[in-house]
Amino acid sequence: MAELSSASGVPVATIKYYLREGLLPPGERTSPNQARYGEEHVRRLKMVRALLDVGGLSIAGVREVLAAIDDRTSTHSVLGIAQHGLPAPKPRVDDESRAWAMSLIEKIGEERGWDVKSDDVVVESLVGTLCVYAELNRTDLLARISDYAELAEGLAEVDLGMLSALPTTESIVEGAVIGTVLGDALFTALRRLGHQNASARRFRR
Amino acid sequence: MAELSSASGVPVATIKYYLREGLLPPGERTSPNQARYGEEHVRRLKMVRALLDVGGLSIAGVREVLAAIDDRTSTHSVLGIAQHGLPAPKPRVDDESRAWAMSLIEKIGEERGWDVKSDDVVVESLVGTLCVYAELNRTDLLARISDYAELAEGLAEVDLGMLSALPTTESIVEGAVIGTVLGDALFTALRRLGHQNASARRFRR
DNA sequence: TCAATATGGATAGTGACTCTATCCGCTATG
DNA sequence: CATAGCGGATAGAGTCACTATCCATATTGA
Repeated sequence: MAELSSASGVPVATIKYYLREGLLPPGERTSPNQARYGEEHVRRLKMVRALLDVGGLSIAGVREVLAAIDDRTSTHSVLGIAQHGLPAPKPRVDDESRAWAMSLIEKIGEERGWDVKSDDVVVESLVGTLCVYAELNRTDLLARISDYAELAEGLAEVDLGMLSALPTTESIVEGAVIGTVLGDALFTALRRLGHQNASARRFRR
Repeated sequence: MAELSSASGVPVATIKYYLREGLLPPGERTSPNQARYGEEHVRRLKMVRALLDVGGLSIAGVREVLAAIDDRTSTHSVLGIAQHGLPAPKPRVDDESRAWAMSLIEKIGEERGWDVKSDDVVVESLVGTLCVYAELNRTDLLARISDYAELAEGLAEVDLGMLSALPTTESIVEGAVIGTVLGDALFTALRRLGHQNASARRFRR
């Protein structure tokens, strides 16, 4: 276990904690108080840290995501997996705002030819976010939401294209999770870089 | 204060807490133990909740962001403001990985004509994220990072375009913050919708 | 062989964070 | 003039992600 610890950079006590929490499968027993850990444990451990540190998931979230990876029954909806563990902000929303948000979302859906289900978790969080815009009286900032949707679609296409190029189901499932969680961090950072540059260009600073 | 509470939906005790933490300016005193709160307090309070709930910022982060809004000395770098409070994952990174990540970032920078400063916080977090990809041996998922960058640039242009259309400096600064924090949540949700749709289309589910 | 060290497992404790509850002296109001 | 509510201070609650200690057993080095 000390070996596993030094290979992954995670303290022994923390590894024990993850084992207790079921984030890490127990090692192969060699004797009543001895276990062997292999390469897949190191990998899993790194995965856990990535989800926690970069993805910002909670322990429970990581558990869900890993469970979803493990009992992958299908390749479809594989991109929905990572959403299980994602922190979903749920501001309370009155019916009027919700209706307004839904109509906006449906408009976007029509433009893009998307099939929007109103009971979806993603739609739910989208409604929440939109309502916060409304709450702050900054619906003016939603003026170009169509452009957002177009770019989001482009990004989704890139994501899917990359995944479908992967060889094994295993790598696809894992890639979907990593692509969702780390991909968010990655794209967000790139967006910030873009801001800096566009801002410099525009204001000729 | 009870009024402020019911207008914003935030418990009185919590408002007191925010006051203590400096997230909310004290009300205008009408007597030694009486204060009046106005519309701007309600607004500020909603802003605080938005940053906490949707943006996922910490109290300290919110304080920083609000402080940045308040002493807005310039309109330039206004989009960098919100980054102050954002949770920045900082995985430790060895020199080799860092060098690899930096070269990748610079390549992207050249393609897009971006001026990349290696000591920037954004670049820093980008390096961290890229190194996690490497750590997980999934650099294959970075195959289309150029496309990511292109889309990120497009998004940044949309953001900037929207901001520059705003009338007052005040609304621009606030819009930048909201656009960064809520905009992330918004775009992420749209990306997920795009995933669902693209996945359905592709796998004809 | 046998003492020193390490192991896995259980349990309890730590520190940070975000509230929340209670108390207090004062004051505006009916 | 009683009472209800105010702002302010302080302490407590609950969660979360670890971390430290203890223990009986097992491996290892001299």
